[in-house]
Amino acid sequence: METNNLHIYNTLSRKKQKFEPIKPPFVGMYVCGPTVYGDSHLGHARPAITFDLLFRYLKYLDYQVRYVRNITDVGHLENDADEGEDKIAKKARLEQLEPMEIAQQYTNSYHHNMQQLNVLEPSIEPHASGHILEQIAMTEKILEAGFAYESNGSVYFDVAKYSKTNDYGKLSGRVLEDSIANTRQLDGQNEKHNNADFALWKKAMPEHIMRWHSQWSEGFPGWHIECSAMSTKYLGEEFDIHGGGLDLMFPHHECEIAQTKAANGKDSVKYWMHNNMITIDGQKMSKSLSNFITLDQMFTGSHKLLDKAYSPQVVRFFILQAHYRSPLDFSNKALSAAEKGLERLMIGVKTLSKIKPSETNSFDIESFRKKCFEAIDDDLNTPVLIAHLFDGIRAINSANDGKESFTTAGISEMRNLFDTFIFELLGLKNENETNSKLDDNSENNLMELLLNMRIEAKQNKNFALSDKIRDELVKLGYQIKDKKDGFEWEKSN
RNA sequence: GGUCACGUGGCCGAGGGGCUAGGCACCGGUCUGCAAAACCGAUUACAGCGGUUCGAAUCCGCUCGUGACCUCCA
Repeated sequence: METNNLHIYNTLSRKKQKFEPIKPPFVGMYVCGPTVYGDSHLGHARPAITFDLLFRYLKYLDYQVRYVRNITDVGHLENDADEGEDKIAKKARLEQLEPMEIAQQYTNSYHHNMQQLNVLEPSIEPHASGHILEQIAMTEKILEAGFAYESNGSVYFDVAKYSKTNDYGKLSGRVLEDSIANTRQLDGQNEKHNNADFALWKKAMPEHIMRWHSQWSEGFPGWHIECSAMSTKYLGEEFDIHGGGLDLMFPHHECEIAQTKAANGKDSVKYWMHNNMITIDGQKMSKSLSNFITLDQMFTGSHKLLDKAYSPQVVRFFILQAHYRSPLDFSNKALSAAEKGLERLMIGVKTLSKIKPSETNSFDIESFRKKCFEAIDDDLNTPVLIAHLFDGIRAINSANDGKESFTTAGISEMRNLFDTFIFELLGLKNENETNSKLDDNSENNLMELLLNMRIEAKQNKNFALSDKIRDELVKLGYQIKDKKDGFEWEKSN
């Protein structure tokens, strides 16, 4: 086992801090999952992959990790004229389907997309709709503690009162007075004591389909309480890591902090982590701007901004080539650069098994190993990690050309490091290999046959024929590499 | 308007006071019948203007530009 030297950037302190679990060897981790009222898009892929990487690394470090990622299927407020209406309910009426049917449909497609991206399943994936009781119970606790009030069947969190004894805004760096001055007119604003107050329980309007019974009204839980209720239920009153997109920092996470503290009497989260956004032409990709590319569109190329399809692994690699706290701008150029880079990486890994062992190692494997761990330990710096991996690939390619050398032990060490970093931690997989498994043998035999014929043609100086065989195979998606003592071929996408 | 980020070579992206990633593209070379692949090499940077410093892409200030949050969002 590797000694834990992981440092992560904590939004609370605005600093990188050494990661030390509250109760080792256990680690509790909560990440805000998707709202399932639409297809998952590129933006959903980023937190999923970022925290998948963290999950994988923590497990690699031998922690017993419980990773909770919720499904929001209760819906949030609209921002258009349909004020107060539940988003899922709205779509349901339009399509004449049950709200839960829609939630289920999009949950399924989210799961499918995550699987394609090789994102591991979380330990627990709680649904907000399945935890209404817990949310009501937490709201009661907050009422009892005196940090909330009932108003016309709804319950609101009393931000002003809370902030007298607590630091409301400590996560986002926001000043309460500004929030009060700048809050938009939301439905039910006149029921609030204060503009900055937010709902814990909302009385349902007549058009509302999704509703549950409570002592206050027929209604639905407020838009932040689910995460507080479910994280407390599954990870306890104190846990290690809470993650999510940067756009959730305020108000969502700020409200979560306030609610949980009001209910439980203490701060619950030790490390807050936020991934940055994916932009498209420099602008945030989001539902409300309608400039998002769904993952299905990505994988099939069916979007007007896409020159071609990009495979799930290319998307994963593209995301990992930027640091999770930096914005990442989408473009075809960047995607196809990632595609080629990934191919180079994967072919390099294969080349490792072709190297002829030498007496000595000309490449400093130990320092390579160290640099890789330093990169991932430094707040999951995957771009630097990947840069180091490419240095390793270059050494391997050079060795294959006879310009570097590896011993038998050195080769297996390199293989271990690649297995660990590329496949186990970065979670990449070689798509070409898995695709061709089915017809592996016959395909192999055919290729051998054709390429041997090509060698014969070359020996007979029949270059017209040999070039024809090569060119036709290239058209069919194979890459032919001539070697001194024969040939190699790859299936390209 | 308020708050907070950011501006790096043709493109993407790290780094973060002197050592100056990596990928993709382009150019030259080796190899090849020719290619491809691989390897070697070259070129192109830190928005602008000031300041601090022996030294600034890196710190500070200002200007310009871009973005995020303040309202559902990953």
